[in-house]
Amino acid sequence: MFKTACIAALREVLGDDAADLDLGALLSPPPKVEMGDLAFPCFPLAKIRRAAPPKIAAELAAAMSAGGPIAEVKALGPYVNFFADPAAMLAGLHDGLADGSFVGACRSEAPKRVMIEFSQPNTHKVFHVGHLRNVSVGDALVRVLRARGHDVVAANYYGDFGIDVAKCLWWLGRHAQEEPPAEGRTAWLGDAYTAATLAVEEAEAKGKEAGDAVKASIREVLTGMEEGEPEITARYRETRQWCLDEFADIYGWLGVTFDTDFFESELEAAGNKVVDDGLAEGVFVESQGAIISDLESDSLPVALVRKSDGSSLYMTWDLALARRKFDEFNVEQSIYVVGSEQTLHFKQLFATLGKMGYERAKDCRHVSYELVMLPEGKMSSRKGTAIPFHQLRTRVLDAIRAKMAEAGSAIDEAAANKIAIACLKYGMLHVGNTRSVIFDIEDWTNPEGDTGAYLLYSLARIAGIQRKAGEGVDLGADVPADSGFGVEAERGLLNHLTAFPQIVKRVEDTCDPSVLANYVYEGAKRFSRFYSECPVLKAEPALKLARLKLAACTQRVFTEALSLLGIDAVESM
RNA sequence: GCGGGCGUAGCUCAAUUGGAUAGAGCACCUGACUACGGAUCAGGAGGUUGGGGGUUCGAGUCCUCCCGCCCGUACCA
Repeated sequence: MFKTACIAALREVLGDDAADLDLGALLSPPPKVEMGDLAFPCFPLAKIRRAAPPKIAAELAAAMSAGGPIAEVKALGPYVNFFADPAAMLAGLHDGLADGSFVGACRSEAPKRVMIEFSQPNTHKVFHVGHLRNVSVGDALVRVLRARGHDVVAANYYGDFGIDVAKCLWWLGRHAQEEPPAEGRTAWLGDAYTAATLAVEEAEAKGKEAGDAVKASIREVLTGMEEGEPEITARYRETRQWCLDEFADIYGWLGVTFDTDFFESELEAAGNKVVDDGLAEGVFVESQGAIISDLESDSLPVALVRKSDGSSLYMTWDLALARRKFDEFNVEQSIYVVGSEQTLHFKQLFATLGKMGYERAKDCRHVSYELVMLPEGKMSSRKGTAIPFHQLRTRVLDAIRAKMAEAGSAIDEAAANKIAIACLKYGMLHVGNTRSVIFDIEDWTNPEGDTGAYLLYSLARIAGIQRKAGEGVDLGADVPADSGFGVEAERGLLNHLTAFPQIVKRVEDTCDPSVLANYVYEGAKRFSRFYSECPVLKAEPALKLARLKLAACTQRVFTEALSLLGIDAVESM
C-alpha cells in the first residue's frame, strides 16, 4: 500500500518520463531509517530531463505532497525519499498477519511439483558434522518452497550398497569378536570402513600382488551381497538397519522429515535397463570397452554409464533415479542438494537426461554448497578429526546446559534441545552456499553474539512482555494518530518485518537459505534495539497498544521465518 | 593445462543483485535508569574490499589481465 502509493505519486509527477522506468524496482529502502522508508534514485532521469539528479530530486519532491500512507516526501541529494505513516504501516502489517494475506504474499504465482533430494547419507560410514550442512540446507529449502506454495516431495537417497559397504563388512568379518557400542554404531561401522581402506592402502604399498589379493577378498564380499550369500547377507542387513535406525534418530532429533526414501541397493536393475535402453536408442555408445554418454554437443566431457567390466556407477544409479522421479513421481522440477565437488557430475547428468528426451532436464537444479571445515582445517575421517554426529549432539547440549546453569535458570531439557538445534542449524545456514562453513563449537554455542540462541532470545523476550501485559489488551484496536508511535527503532523494525515475503521469494530464486537466516538475525538486532529504547508496558495506553502490536507482529514473522529454517521457538530460556 | 568456486576489519561472516558515509558478531577498550529477561543495548578502535587496468553519473558487485587458496577433470562415490 505504501509502495504502491509512492509509485502512483511518482508516475503522476513524472508523466511520460516514467514510461521506460520500472518504478517498483527502482524504489528501495534507504540505508538509514532516518532517511525515510523508500527512496527513488533520480540518476536514470538525468539524461531524459538533461539536469543534475539532485536538481531533479528537489523538483520532484516539491511537486509531490504527503497524503494517505505517505507522511512526508523530501529530496536528499539525488534521491527522493518517502516517509511512511508508521501507524498506517503497522495497521497494514498487523491486519495482513491476522487475515493471512501477509504470509499469503509469500506464495508463488506459478506453483509446481518439485522434488528436493538431500542428505543422501552413506550407511556403514560416519554421519558427521559435515553432513549436517546438507540436511540443514535441504530441509530449509523444502520448507521455504512449501511456503511458496509448491507441491514439494522431500526425498532421501541412501548409499546403502556397493564396494564401500563391502569393505566395511569385510573388515567386520575379520574382527567379529568386537562388539558395537550402544550409541554411535554408525561411527563404529565408519571406523571399520576406515580401517578397511587403510588395510587396502597398506597392502598396495607392499606391492601390486598384495593389493590385488586384498581387493579380491573384498570383492568376494560384494559378490556375496549381490548373490545373497546367507552369512554375508545377514550381516549386511543387520548393520544396514543399525545405520537406518541411527539416521532416523538423527532426523527425528533435528525435526527433519522425508516423503520418500530411495536406496542405491534398489537401483541396480533399473540402472542396467537405462543403459540398455540408451544403447538401443543411440543415446549411449561404446568406447574403450565401456559405455558412455557423449556430451560433446553440450561442451562437456564424456560421462561413463557402464564400466568395461559391465558394472554400473554412480551416474547409472542417478539416471535410473531421475527416470523414476520424472515418470513415477511426475515432478516438474528436480532439485539436488549436493556438495560442490559434484558440479560436473550433475552437469553431465542433466545433459544426459536431456539427450534421453526429458524436456524437464533443463529445470533440474544442482544446489551446490562448500564443505564444512574445522578451525584447524579440513576434516578428515582418516585422521579422526571429523566429529561424529552423536558426539556433536552431546557436546552442544552440554554447552547449552552449562549456560543455563550459569544463568541460574532451571534446566529445561526441551528448551535445551531446541536451543542446541537452533545453534547448529543457524551456524550451518547463515553462511552463503558458495562459501565454506567453519564449524567452531565454542563460537556456535557462545551465549553472546551471532548465534541461533540470540534469535531465540529475542522471541523469549517478546513472550516475556506478553506474559506481563496480560490478556486485557485488544490488539485489533486502531492506534490513535497522536500515539507518538514511529521513532527510528520502531520504524526500522517495522520496515524490516514488511520485507519478509520478498526474502522468501529470494530464497527460492537463489536456493540459498542464508538469505533468510541473515534476515532473521538482522531482524533480531532491530528488535533488540527497539526493546532497549522503547518501553512497552510503561508507555501511555495508545503507545503501549502500538508497541504491543509491533511486538506481536515481530513474534509472528520471526516464528514463521525460523520455522522455515527448521528452528523451533522457545517461550523461555 | 582446461573448467568451476572463493579472496571484504586480527578472526568468523554480511552488503536488498550496479546505488547514498562498505555493515554485524567474536576478541580489545569505555559506558547503560536497582531493569517489559544483561544470552541485551549504546559508544570507541579496527578497511587501499588480494593487485593492476577497463566499462559509467556511480563498482565489493560487471569485463579483462595477474596473484593466492580450494574443488573437479571417463572405468571411485
